[in-house]
Amino acid sequence: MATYKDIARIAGVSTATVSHVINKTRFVSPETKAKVLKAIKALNYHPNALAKSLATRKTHMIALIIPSITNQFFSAVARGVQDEAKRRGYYLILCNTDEEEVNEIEYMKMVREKRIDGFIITPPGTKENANKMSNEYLVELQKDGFPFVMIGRRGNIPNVDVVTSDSRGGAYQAISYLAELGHRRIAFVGGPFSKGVGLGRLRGYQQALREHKLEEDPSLILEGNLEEEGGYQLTRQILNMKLPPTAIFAINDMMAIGALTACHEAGVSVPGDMSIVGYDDIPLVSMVRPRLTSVAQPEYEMGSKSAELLIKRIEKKGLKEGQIIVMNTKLMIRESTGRPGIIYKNLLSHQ
Amino acid sequence: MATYKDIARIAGVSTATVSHVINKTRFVSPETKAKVLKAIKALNYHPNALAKSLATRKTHMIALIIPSITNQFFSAVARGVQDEAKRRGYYLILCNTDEEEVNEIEYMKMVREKRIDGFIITPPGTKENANKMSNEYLVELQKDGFPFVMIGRRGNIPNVDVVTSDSRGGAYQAISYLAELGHRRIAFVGGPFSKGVGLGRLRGYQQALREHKLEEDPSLILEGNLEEEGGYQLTRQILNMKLPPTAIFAINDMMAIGALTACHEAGVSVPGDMSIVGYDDIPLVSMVRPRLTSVAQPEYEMGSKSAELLIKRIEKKGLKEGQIIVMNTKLMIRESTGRPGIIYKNLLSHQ
DNA sequence: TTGAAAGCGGTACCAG
DNA sequence: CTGGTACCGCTTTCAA
Repeated sequence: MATYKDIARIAGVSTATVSHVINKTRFVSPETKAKVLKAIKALNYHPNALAKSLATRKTHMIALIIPSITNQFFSAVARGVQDEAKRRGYYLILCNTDEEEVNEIEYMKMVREKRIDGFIITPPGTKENANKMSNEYLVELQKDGFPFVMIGRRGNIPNVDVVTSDSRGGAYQAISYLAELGHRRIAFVGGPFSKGVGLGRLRGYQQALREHKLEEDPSLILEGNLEEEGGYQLTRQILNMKLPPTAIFAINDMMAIGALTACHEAGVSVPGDMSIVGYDDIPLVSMVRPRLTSVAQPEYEMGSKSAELLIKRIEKKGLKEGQIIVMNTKLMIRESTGRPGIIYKNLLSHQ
Repeated sequence: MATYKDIARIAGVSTATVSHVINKTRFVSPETKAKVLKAIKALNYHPNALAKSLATRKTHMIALIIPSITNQFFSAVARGVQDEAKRRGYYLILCNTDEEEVNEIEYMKMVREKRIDGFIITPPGTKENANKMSNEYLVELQKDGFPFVMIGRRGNIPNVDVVTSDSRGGAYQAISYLAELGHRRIAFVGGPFSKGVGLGRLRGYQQALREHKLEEDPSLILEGNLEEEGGYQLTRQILNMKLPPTAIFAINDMMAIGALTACHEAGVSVPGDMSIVGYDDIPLVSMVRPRLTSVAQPEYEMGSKSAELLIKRIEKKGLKEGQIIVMNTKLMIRESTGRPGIIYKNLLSHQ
């Protein structure tokens, strides 16, 4: 591998000059420049970014730490981050934690040791009692002035940059829509509610019920695992109730799809007998039949926004401390929602 | 940021000693070791991997360059690579090219400049006339002895490490299965056939027809774009034929799903009127109804195998030149395939 | 058992 | 317009 020294020798100049022609950082006479370039070609020179970064204290890389690449929500975020990073001259390195907090911490350590300029993290935040350790590590990084921004939830970390979407508003929109269609009994199918996102959605649900003068029935608020399986199980439970709801609001699309499967199996037609609304609007929801109505978060924009924020912070482009950016959601109405009613008939015939 | 020098000063030792206690690379007396460790704590020291890599010429990172993270096939590969890399003490950095050849090349340059130890690349290889430039770059890297392995196709690069699956065999299995169910007319729904993977599948199709004494009808071999849309359009075409086939073999799952949609819309029941087989066995195929029969490639294993190969190459653990590893496929039989027959009746009633 | 010092491959200040 | 050279933070040989 050729180095500056080799080039300098071949071209008969100093390494300083080599550096300057490569980086165009000061004027070099056309003749010397030509000699240097010729030597570079001749030696098939390839810069060593490690050495450069060591000297400049910049890697021009940012990392995105996500729980799962398989999840289409996160991959959309990733695309947003990547595009914005590229636009601003940064490489993105993707770190997939597989929902493991240990990995999360390990990646944060790696990022710090490799002197990556900063990172974006979208914590899983769904497992009960999780993130304690990684929150602590984040706090430490923050204390040390290491740049990062969080997507989705801010944990209990004070004064941090966060990009999130209005989950309360999203749930509110969905429930209002169902209420306006005439639904009176709407189930909330979710997971552990202690955490940020889940809690926001629950609050939105409750607020919408209140504003539409609907009674909140605790037996309609269900917890399960956040995958397809959880939606499936909870929906079977729901369909066995004496007085089942006419609509299901699922806290994410995978659960909604599970709900759909359960209805299919039970011969309950959607949306004839049961309306279903999902959350996240992953591509999958338009591939199942009926296509699911779902609350869309602007994942791509959340990604690009957070990259923008991070890079501004890295480059110290005058940001006040701890920005919180809340993006709006949008209800994507498709085929899984309709007026209620038929279900009552159906139920009677079941009994 | 504290450095060895600081630690050495505080602990009253040399930087050499600091290095050796950190890396456990030579014996250090318990007392000095204790002093050093104490200083490390006191200074909240965090190693600088850049400096280390510069000195050791090792980054312990490998990269995976893929066309799309959104595609579940690639994300499965990525998981395999990641797990194996981790097992062997390497970090994985994921590079998403968004199917753009320019990005592919840019990432390869990046990988080289950052002195990443090696990379795995899964070329898109689907666009016609693509990969010329990036193939050239790969050849150059190979010439320079930069370690990499390819997944899926080897381009026209001689003597390179490749991990692939037996696409010919996979198609053969699928078509044989259909033939044994009694299908006589089976459509091949694919894309541009000039390239490795597509061609292999076509060959497998042809071989199976031959061995089952079925006539190859050129009008049943169709080309379209490789997304859902392509499968949809080609299937509409198929359903309008005077004598349509009773089964469709799609070159990938997205096309198969498009085919399914087209059948749904046309009131053609699957598998009653039409059998459909996909390829890749992405998770999505078990989420649509009917669940699709599909040829599974061992993506995860392909990922881990290629990581293993790459790392062995990096560490020069005696590998002969240019390994080619071909993994077996497996036909996953689900609900979209059945005996033919009903379609004839149906067709008659259409005419 | 430990230290001095010469790299690794660049950057950038200070001179000239 | 160009060069000399001290660093960036860590590794590693040689010597003591």
